[in-house]
Amino acid sequence: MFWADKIAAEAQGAQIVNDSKTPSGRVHVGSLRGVVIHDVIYRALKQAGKPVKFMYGVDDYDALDTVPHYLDQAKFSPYLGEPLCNVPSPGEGATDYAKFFMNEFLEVFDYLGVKPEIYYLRDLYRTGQLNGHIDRFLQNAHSVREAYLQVSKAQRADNWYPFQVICEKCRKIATTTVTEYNGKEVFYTCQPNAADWVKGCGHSGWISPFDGNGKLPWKVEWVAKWEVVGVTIEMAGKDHSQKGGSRDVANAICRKVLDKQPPMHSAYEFILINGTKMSSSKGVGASAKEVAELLPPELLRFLMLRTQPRTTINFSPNYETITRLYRDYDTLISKYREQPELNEELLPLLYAQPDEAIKPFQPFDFSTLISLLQLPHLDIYNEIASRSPADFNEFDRQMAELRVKVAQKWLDDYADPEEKLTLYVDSVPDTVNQLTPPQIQYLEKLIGALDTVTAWDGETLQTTLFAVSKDESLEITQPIAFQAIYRCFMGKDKGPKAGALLSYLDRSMVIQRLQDAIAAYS
RNA sequence: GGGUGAUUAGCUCAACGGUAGAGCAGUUGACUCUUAAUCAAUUGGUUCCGAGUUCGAAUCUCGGAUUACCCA
Repeated sequence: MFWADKIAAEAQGAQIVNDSKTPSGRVHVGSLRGVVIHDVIYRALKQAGKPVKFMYGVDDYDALDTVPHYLDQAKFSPYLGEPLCNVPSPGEGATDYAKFFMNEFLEVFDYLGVKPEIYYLRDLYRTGQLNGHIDRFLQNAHSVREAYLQVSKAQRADNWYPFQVICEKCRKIATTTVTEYNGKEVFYTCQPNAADWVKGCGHSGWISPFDGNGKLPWKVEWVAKWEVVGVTIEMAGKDHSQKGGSRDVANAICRKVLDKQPPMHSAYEFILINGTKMSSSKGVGASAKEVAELLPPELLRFLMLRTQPRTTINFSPNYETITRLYRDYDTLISKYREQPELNEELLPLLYAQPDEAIKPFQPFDFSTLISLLQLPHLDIYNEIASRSPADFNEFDRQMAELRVKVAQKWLDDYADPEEKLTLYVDSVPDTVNQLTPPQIQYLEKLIGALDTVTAWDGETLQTTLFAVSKDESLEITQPIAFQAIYRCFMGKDKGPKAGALLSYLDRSMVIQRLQDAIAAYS
């Protein structure tokens, strides 16, 4: 059974799927895995006919703890330690820092067809929705301390309270500690030596902990959020899911203080971006936005959901990975097109759709497009038309054209030189040394045929190549014959349509090259 | 130093106590134009290693290895 359907099958009663994110900067493609996983669980529950909601929390009361390298350090470092929603926006179109980066993230949501109900922690705090829980955790600070100690072996002082006030003087939230609570107000101190990355101002005083004056520490806040939102299912990345890790602590607090079972949980692995080919050297990176610009939404979703959450996804935007992704997708879409009935095997395809329904089409092979796009002077759309079956319809054509864009972008921004087609125009490639005696004979025959061929165009040349390979005096198979051509002109054993390739070169040059190759052999 | 997950065919992954599968790659064959693309057939696995539980283990338990991550 598909992993998400297993989760859906086990769920009893109404479900609320929740995920959250601290909008501290640009979003890496790895964060999308959690988004897609939660969305797929949500859809699987819907598919199973169970009542379900999908919520997404923005943890914008968290402190700014580092200034990302792509922002002005001098401008933003004074805000270190302040809640993200109180830091100014680094760009146009947003009221604050948290909204700015969250908006970027939401664009990706939109692109992927992920439609959770978004809520902001600042609203939960400021409207007082968390007041009850704040009081409860402050009253039960001793239990919270015990949970920290037992689960993560973190020792807290006896007068430590699970709350952080926004300092009235310096506006920082990361620097304050609470040491007393009288049921209405807390006593806090803004610690000058709070952390090595931020200093408090030293102010202290009594203040109400309610209505947005401060926040619960993250692990405690998590529990409060579950309660207020009513969360029943929430996965977490492997980093948070360790034994004694943050999720473990939150679970313990939930049981100990609230005496309730925490939501269903399981860990998911990361997405690794292989190699150093991306990012710095070529100016392309692995931000969610950049990957989204390369892959269409259904493929991006497909990439993240076809592998079980526990397995690491190794994504590299190289030829092999990307063509395999398309091929696997095409296998499913073709099956669905032949028989448009959902079965177990096709559920990943359904969940990969940014929309609710699958629109079947005849896929045009992606690796073929990559190869065609590298042939100069070729009208790609004519080529698609001539290579398509008779019942290739308008929608099929549109989908193929979208793929042309992806293939072109891949070639421009991601393809390695060895993954690209290179014509050896000025020099003879080393691969001529690998030519075999039958191939040499083939090339010798070919010189004669090319010398007399009447028209120098792709079709004629292709026919000639075939005709010569069929010469009865030669002991050669077609693939081996073509291999000889590629070895002479491309430095490879395989290549695209050889006739078209040669037609872009001068006849004299082609013949000269063949002679050179033969000469190199003898 | 302590902990958690992962490890299955060359590659990417399924199977989750009941005969280890798929796609791709590979191999073989076919094809005078689909030649990085087609069709057909086919090779390939002590399920990381070692013990244990069981009638039966890829699957459960305990060691060890490798690897990723978390904590110190």
